[in-house]
Amino acid sequence: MVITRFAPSPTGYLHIGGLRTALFSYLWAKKNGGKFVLRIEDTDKARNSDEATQAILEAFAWLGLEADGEITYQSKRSDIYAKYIKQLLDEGKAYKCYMSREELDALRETQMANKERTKYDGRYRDFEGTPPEGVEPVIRIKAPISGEIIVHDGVKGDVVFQAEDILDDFVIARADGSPTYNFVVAIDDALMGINEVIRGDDHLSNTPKQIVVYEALGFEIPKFYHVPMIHNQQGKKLSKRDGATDVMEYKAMGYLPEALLNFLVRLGWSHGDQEIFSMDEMKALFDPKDINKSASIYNTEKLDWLNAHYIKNTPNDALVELLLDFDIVLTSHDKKEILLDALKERAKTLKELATLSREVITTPSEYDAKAVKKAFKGNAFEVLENFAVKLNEADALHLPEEYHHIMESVVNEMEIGFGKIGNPLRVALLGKMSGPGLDAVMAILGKEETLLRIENAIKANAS
RNA sequence: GGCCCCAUCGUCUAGCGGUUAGGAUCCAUGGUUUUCAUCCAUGUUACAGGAGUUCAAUUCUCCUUGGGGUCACCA
Repeated sequence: MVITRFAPSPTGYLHIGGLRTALFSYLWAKKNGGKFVLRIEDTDKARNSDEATQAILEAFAWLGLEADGEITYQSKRSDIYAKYIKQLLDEGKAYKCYMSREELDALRETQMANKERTKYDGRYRDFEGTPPEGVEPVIRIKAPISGEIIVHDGVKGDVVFQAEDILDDFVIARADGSPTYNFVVAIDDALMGINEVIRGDDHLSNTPKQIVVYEALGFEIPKFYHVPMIHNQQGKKLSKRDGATDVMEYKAMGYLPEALLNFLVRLGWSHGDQEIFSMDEMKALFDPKDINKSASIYNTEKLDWLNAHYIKNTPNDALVELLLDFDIVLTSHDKKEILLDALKERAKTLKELATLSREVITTPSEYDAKAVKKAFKGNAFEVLENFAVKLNEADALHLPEEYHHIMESVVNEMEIGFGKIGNPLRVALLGKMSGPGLDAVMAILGKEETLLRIENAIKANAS
């Protein structure tokens, strides 16, 4: 069974890049009928917070990504790590290093001055004497000093590292006894049965270290997929400084989960020419072998397009619910179907949809000067008044077509073009030159409100 | 700097030795529309450079250049 994982450290909100690897992991597990588990890497007490964990969970919930089973917290697994540290010590695969920080810094400086690569020199690797006083030792693992470490990567292919180039006896437990990242990651992944690791390729150079741990402990090495980074417009790794990297910000901006997910799945991954993927399609079609090798630049133009697409295809009753977050309450509006049908084609975000709705529902308090100049010329007021008279005489009106017929009769009787009534009427009703179809607008407003707005407009602009 | 990764339209990408290098987005133009938007149609724009291998390279190899990542008692 395929078991994948997402293992964030709770230092802040869920990042758009993290979400993408989480999505890939989730999809790959689901496609294989496997499991997708969540592990919180909260070993750095200083930087972690519960709020961050909650934020990640909140984002997952919004997007409909659900982790299988219990959430694992590294902070609760100290005993396990301690056990393996002891095991490695007992087996002679790890050792205590009494080098002080000052000594280590000095060593690094010399190496840098000599333009050598900075690495621990292994001075305590086979130390048998009496340890120096007053130094709490760290524990280092005995890493291979020569030979190759090959990462069989599902995205990059086989990546070969020379042990002498990149490895030294790295620290697996700090002076205070707490284990370090590369050590616990390998243990947790192994113990949790993770056999397919999909993560950012910034971890690729960590992987040899983790392989050292796997091998020292006799664990089976998982399949790795290192997915390329998402870059900002400057071509650098996307970071918090680039703005709008918090997943929940997208909710606030009025993006739909399915749009964001669809956008993200297509960043660095593709399936032929297909652009639109439902969650079910993603689950059926996703395969990490189709992940690109190169980084992609974060650019939201396509996200807007996708979001517009999904808004158009969202049922009105669902939109009514979603608009509640944007202070638009249409729940009991009798013309909400007409309203949303007319507006959802023109909104790129829910926020825009809310604004558009507000512009229709609210009686205009002012009129765009340019629109007034353009629309209220010639006999425009006469046209509007003729229209108002006919509208007033009409029986109960409901459908857009019924309003359209009245417009038509005015146009015919006065022998004018449709623009002669359309433009002034639009400005009268909406206060500006653009907007949804007038038939629909009037049907939404109803006869009384329509008449009121026409009257207001004439009063305000006929001088 | 050492090590590692990467390189097709502005952007997201298809391509897996022989294609007029395809799609999407963006942009422009036209059509539809009483307006705007939607929608439809059309158009502009790409294989980083240089050597090989081959009858044939965007595709395979090497080099150069460019970009990125990573080098902690952080994760």
